[in-house]
Order: sequence, then structure tokens, then C-alpha cells
Amino acid sequence: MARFSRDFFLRPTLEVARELLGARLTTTVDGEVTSGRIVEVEGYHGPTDPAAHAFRGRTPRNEMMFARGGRCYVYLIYGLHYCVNVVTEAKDIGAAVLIRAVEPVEGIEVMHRRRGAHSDPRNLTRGPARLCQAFAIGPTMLGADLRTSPLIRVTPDHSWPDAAIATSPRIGISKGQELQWRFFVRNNRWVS
DNA sequence: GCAATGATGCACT
DNA sequence: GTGCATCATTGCG
Repeated sequence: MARFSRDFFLRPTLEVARELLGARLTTTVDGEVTSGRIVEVEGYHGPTDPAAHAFRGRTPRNEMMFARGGRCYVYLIYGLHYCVNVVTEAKDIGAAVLIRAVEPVEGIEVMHRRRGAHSDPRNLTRGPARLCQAFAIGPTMLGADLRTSPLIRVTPDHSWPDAAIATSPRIGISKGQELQWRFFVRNNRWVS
């Protein structure tokens, strides 16, 4: 399977965010493979962005955001949901891209089992916490190298033209609402 | 030590 | 559309 170059993840966060649309996210947990195409992301740029976890400097929780681009940042939100991010930019810059939604490709039955019965199939992977549940993403994946880890990986797959992409303010934040740092695929049924 | 808050999802109306 | 579960992390005292 093709890989992104090391430099891919070291570029400005918003460029990486835009180009992660269409990339394939794959996890392998207990021998069960699940994968899907990324269709919705948000950029978080610590040095300039009050909504980013890293904005107020390093803490034990956000330390992974300061790693060299290409690693995996997983955190617990609201005490019960996990969210997964792709770390971007050079070492010591606290920046990452939150993956908010994917279009399921492989292991759809496994995802259904992990998520439980739902009437609307879109609820499988629409939303950052839902997709983590469907892909069995948890704290064991914190710090994984997304180019090479057998557990969780992001690889090139599809790419959409700019006309197919839309931007908007990010979801669920109180600061930085003026920034259009959410990127998603227009008219895609898996976008949240 | 303690209180506020949050990059959410679910059940229910 | 609205309300709430539920707790680690954070910042302040």
C-alpha cells in the first residue's frame, strides 16, 4: 500500500487538513480490519488558535500535539468519548487535524457490531466520537506513527477537486468561530 | 483541594 | 430542537 511522504505531515496544518480529505484511515484491532475515506476534518493550530488544546502551552494531555507531524493524538472528551487527530507540522509546534467523519469502506459489519444497532446507517462513522467507536480507536493508539503503525494508519486513496470541497467554522467550539478551518466533501452523506 | 468546562452523542419531545 | 450524562484536565486558591 502506498504511503504519504514524511514531509506530507510537516506542512502547514490547513494544507494537510485539506489534503487529508479522501485519504484512507485503517485500523486493525484484534485481527479485525476497518477502513474508510476521510470526508470531514478540522484544523487546530496551537500557536495562533485559541480553540486548540495546545494554545496555552504544553500539558500532559496535549503533549502529543507537539510531536513531529505524522503521529496520532487521541484524547477523551466530556469524560466519555474519544476523538482522533493527525499531528501536523514540525516538532515542538502544537498542531493537529481532527478527523470528524469518514465514509466506511472495509469492515462495515465489524463497525455495526461495535456501534450497536441503529436505524440510520450514517450514524456509523459520522462525528468524531462515533467513528472512534466504529474503528475501535482508543488511548492505546496515542502516539502511533500513522505512516507505519500496524494498529492505525493513514494512506493515500482518493482525492477530490477543490470544487467538491467546502469550508465552514468548526463545530462545538467557543473561541475562534471566525476561522473557516473545517473542511468537508460537499453533498457527502457521511458528513456530520 | 475544588469548581468549571468541554474539538460529543444519545434519548426524548 | 432540547436536555443531559459523565469525568479528566485545567486553572485558581
